[in-house]
Amino acid sequence: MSRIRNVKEFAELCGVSTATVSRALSGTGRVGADTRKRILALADKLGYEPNHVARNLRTQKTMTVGVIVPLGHDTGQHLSDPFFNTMTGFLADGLAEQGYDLLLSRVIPRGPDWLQRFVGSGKVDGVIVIGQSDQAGAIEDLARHYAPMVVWGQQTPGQSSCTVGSDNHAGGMLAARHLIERGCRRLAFVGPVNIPEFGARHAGASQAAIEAGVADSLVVLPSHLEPDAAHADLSATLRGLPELPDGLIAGSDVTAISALRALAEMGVRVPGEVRVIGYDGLPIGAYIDPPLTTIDQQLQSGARHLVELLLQRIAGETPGSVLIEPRLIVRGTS
Amino acid sequence: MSRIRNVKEFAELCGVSTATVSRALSGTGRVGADTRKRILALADKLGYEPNHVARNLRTQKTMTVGVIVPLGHDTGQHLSDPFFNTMTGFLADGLAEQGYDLLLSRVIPRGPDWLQRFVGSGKVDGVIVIGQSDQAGAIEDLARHYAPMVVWGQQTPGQSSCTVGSDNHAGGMLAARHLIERGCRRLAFVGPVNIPEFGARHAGASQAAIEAGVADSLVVLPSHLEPDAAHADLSATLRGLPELPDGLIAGSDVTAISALRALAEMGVRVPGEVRVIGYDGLPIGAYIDPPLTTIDQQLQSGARHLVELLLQRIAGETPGSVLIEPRLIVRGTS
DNA sequence: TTGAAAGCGTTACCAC
DNA sequence: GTGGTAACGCTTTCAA
Repeated sequence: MSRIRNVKEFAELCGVSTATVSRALSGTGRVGADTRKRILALADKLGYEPNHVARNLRTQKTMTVGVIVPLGHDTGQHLSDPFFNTMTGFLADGLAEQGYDLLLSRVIPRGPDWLQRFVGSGKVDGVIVIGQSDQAGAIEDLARHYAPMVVWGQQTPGQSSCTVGSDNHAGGMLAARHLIERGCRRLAFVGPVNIPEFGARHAGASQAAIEAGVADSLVVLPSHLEPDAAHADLSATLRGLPELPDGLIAGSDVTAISALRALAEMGVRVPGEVRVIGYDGLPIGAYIDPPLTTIDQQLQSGARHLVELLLQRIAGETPGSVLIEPRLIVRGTS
Repeated sequence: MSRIRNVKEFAELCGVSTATVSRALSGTGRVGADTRKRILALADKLGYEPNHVARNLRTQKTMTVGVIVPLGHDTGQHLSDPFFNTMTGFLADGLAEQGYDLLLSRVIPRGPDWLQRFVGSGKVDGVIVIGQSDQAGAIEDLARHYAPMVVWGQQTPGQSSCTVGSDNHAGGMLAARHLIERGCRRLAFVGPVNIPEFGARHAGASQAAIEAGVADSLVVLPSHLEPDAAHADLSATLRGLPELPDGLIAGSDVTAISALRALAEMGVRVPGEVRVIGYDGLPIGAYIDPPLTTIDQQLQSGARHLVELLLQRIAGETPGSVLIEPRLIVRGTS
């Protein structure tokens, strides 16, 4: 028995036209009750499924959402990064519930309009961008004439794009204040501050430090985002310092874990000698040793918002951005 | 300025035919050097990208691989599960390197031929199935006439499907022997043994226990795979036991972490009173408290194999299955 | 209620 | 080296 190749073959077996098959299978349009029943039964029996590529071409819809992770030139991140994984997992659950597939693309931004080209390819009905990385420009350019896109990341006044993300400035302040309350006086921020989200976190922390009178500005320990690279960065930087900070504000939970590793290898006690706070609120943080104090961005509800806003935009509405309130979770590293 | 809608419009702007544009853009076929240069420049300038849906229909290729997670009826897993996330992250990295997109589908198996229908839709060039769940039958059915599929999971003699996965029976033995060496005499296995991978792990552990003369058979503490459900299962089961086991072989790392939580809440010391070993070798395991002893399946190299075998099968070759050697990683819970 | 036929945007065959 | 055109498999308008 050879497989059915297309509607035409299948329609012949059913003894009706392709039009009738299409109407019966899609449930739209009027078809005789018994005709429909016969067609559905036969489709079930033969395992016939209409070709979605052809359907998508005809209907100009794909029921697929692109999730893209712009991997900035030197952050060194992979899709296997715990933050992306956690986020895409939540997104996949949310999209699946709404009947959408999720197309995961690791795009290496090249050329000015890589994003425009991606949506121009017609593979997806909309796009969720995870993190602006260093591509805020390309994102804004596209947002001006392409509506079905939402971005996880930093919200900026006057932006055209629709974003979801925590109030990074407030989150940064929260983190710094907490460490200062615990007695820290020599704070440092770890992360790539040239990326909008991290820049805002640093700015917030810096402001809190200045307001508290513990510093004129907040020292930055530059670091990649990829765990091993971050570990290497920090091992080198920390050893080179004349005096160790007594409080480390990590730009992300992953960075914080790398910092913890580096400190442990140096024989530095946490939180005894150095207190550490992360940012993200990844589930893993609760299980590590010692459990990670962090600023929770509420990723699961964030993912829900991303999906909801995107589907509204696909439907032609134009909802605004959502700002998530960052929350301090005090655990063992502070 | 309005966007270009199709080749025809673009070709007119270029002053050539659609055929020439197609040849120039795809790099295939002979085109005059200067003509090609002009077309490429204009495409770049206008951000024109051919519609991939139409291209896919015409070429009968999508450059997309489906990753599907059959969520068995009562395992309660989500795509946000750490095991899936870790695996899909590695797969995404591997596929991206080869120029393939990754279509993530959480399919809820319904009807006998859900898998057949998925591949019949033509959305993907091949499929990677993560875990047989309780769908080994459907998978075998499809494997008999559909080549471009590889499965992560248990390898069974005489199977038609191409699998990648650790030698679960050997891994189970490894786990049991380790706990027995550490002095455990009352062993129990935690997990859904009706799923092939877990059944094999249990069988291996059971055989080791019998050979060592510590038991006639290995007690099973049934549990879901989803962390919270597993935690609830174990809290209830362990409290109901007349005597606590002194060695717990968890079917997965996630299950092990749930067990650790349940034990901690009961005030049971690990590894003092109960020793625990996981299965998978997820990166998180190293960071939790105490660090998790586990059987490593080498997921990253597993993912590489999955991608490599699938691409070979898409290319028409028919490579066989790969069996990964499980490795004991001794850390703090045993 | 059903069928015929146009068309979605591309590629690839075949002339020129 | 370049252009015309059929075909990929489906949905949907229009007629019957």
